[in-house]
Amino acid sequence: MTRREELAREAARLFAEKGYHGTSIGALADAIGVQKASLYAHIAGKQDLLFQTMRQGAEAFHGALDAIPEELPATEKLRLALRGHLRVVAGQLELATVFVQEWKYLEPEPREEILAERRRYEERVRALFREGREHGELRSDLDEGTAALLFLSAANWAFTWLREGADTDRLADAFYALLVDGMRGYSTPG
Amino acid sequence: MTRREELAREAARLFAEKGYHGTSIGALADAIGVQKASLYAHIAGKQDLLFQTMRQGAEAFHGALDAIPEELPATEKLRLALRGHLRVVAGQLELATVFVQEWKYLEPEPREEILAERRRYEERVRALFREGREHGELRSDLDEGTAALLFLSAANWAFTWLREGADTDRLADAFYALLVDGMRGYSTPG
DNA sequence: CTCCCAACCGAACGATCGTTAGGATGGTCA
DNA sequence: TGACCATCCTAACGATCGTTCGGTTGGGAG
Repeated sequence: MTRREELAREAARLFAEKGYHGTSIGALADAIGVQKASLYAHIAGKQDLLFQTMRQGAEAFHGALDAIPEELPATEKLRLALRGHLRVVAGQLELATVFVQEWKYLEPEPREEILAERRRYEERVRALFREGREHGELRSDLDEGTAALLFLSAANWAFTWLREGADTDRLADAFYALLVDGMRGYSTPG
Repeated sequence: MTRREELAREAARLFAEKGYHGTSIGALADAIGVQKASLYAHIAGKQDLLFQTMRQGAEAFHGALDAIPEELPATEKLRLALRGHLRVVAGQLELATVFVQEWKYLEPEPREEILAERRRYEERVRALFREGREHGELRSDLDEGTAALLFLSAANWAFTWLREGADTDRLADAFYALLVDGMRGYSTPG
């Protein structure tokens, strides 16, 4: 692991634990055993460090969606999307935590870039629900906005309770089953 | 509105917008048109100000659950719980935002108190799902932990998208319907 | 051997932080 | 009238912040 990678990892860890404003450059330097002035050989500044972290996060989540085969049924793609999302959260918990929580501390310009990636991600999920409805896999009166919001709520809240080592695929499938089949007693006879 | 209330309101607004560490006592003083030293006639310190805000939040959410009639069916109580939660979020958005996001910046002792209130809230929701399953309103194989987690994900994530003036009752009912009936095409004959 | 350059250092910069001290003001109530 | 008390003030405190500066070090390339 290069110094730069160690720096990025430690920054994500501290940002996740203490928040952006609660993390000082000095504390970050201490964490990797270096004087704080030395960090500026690797980074442009504290803001840029946050921005780079956010970019990593955006890439991780979009990458998970990219890995889903296009030819599958929409509902199956949704199940895999949930699996992929939770896998990113569990596998890169600190990165995911920063991505979800700290974007608001970006300066206006980089914030707009990151928010655009977030919106694109949400739209990709919404498109899957639309596809599922149009192909008859999901109920015809389904509002894809509400459905996507529920899906994304579960996904985006995961960083608060998911822990490394959990069986994320099983958890994702359990969530998926609740979403599509519901909780009502008579909704599934078996 | 007394000075103290104005202070509490403005503190919640700033904590929600800039975060606890991103909000300075000076900025808070500016917001209410006073020198920062003057604030110490009303508060014990910045930490205590955050703590008081969190207490308000906890009270608001528990109060919403308290208002639900005990004798209703569990599923109906769940529907009203979601309504109540979203109503608090929409009606006191800044308070809800701080409650959900800033608890980690509390000192260990007050944090434990607030976290206990959070856990109690989650347990109250979980109990409703358990009751619904045991009374046969919800499927017998329902895992109340997973169900409550999904419910609370939707509830706790609402502060990111809910805005004042929205028809929160309708939104809550839409969420509730998705949760209990599911999204699958054949799950409700129509 | 020399040059270069990434990496790191100690020291200092101006700014801002939360908080305290000590005093002024003005209304309330005995 | 006079004591009090909540409210606000100016000024200052020590601490910490992100960042810059100039200089040192050490290994790889010519």
